[in-house]
Amino acid sequence: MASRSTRSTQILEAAARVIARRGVRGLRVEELAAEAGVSTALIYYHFKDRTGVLRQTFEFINDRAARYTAVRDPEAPPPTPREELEEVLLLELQDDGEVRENSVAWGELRASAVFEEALREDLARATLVWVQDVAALLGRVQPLAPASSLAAAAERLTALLEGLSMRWLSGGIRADHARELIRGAVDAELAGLRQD
Amino acid sequence: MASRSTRSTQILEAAARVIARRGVRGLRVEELAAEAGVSTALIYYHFKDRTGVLRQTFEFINDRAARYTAVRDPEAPPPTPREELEEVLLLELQDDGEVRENSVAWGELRASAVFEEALREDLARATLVWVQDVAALLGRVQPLAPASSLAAAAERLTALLEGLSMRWLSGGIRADHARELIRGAVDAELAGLRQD
DNA sequence: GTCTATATTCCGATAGAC
DNA sequence: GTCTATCGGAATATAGAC
Repeated sequence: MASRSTRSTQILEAAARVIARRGVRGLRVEELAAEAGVSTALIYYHFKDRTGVLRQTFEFINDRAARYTAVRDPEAPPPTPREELEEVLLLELQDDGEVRENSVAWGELRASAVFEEALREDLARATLVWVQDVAALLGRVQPLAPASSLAAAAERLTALLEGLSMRWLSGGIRADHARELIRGAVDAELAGLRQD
Repeated sequence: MASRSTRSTQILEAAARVIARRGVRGLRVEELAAEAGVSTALIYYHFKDRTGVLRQTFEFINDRAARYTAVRDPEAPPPTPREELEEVLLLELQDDGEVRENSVAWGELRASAVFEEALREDLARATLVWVQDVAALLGRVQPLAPASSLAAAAERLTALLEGLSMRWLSGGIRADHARELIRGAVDAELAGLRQD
């Protein structure tokens, strides 16, 4: 079921590209219209206002990101927990267009939430789910580790990923270097869990 | 040599407060003028334009942050390298007014650099200095560790700190929890360096 | 150096035709 | 559903007096 390319989704795809280029707070409705190849009026017809565009774009991006995780070759042997863990963490540090767009949008959401209360609840919920996923994967690699240690390690790994992602997106380091650092952190955290 | 409170520095202090409240992209010259208790025209007199204000505010904040690190009771015994290391890392996660302002500004700088080439060079330089400082401290705790391992650990610790700082500032976690997680990461990294 | 206007630009949003 | 044209407000920036 490939998502039909309706006008609305065309605009949302364009919005993701513009946000990746200019940031949430740099998104101009006029530029979005140009990127999508439509008039500004049409944007206000499909979305109530600029805020509506942003809200729906984040939804759109979230859905898209959720789909990536599912992509797997059914022929290949099932991944080990350890592989799954690294996969989940390394997936976001890819120079691929859509993945990068998602990472930029996530960073923008995080940065905007510092100043906008309204964004915090959604962000907190999404973060919690993510941290719990990672904690569960860690638990499958180190089943004897106490839950509190797993939770702390998951918080650190995901926060580290966000920090490295920002450095990557802001031009401080390359994606492959960031991935290498993540792998090192996974090693270190698993070593720590082995001792608990 | 306490920095005299010139008009310019008054405005820069006000700018730091406004940025902490509204973000870089939410800073309005008019609001800044009100906060500083001057007219908008005066701001354009002292700083060429809005961008000039932002550039100088980041410089100002950097200088201010550099001063914190130096604050130490001359009576107390000198800190161990390990203590110094934790101090440097934990310093930024404080609910204190100016420290918080600095953290917010740093996060904004990082986030803005994703979209503005012009900011990247300064940011990269400041980050490099910081990472090297931390690597040097790690080296004093684990003198036998190879330089490349020290560098990687320093990159991870500082990136983790940035990630946790954003979570703290965006309301996801409390400062003391963030500090706890940092301490755990320091433990883990030092354990890793011990084996190299 | 500092202020009180005011000019200028930019951008979100709408009216109304097709 | 989509466009052209335009309005109105907000924010940056400047002119000119003191």
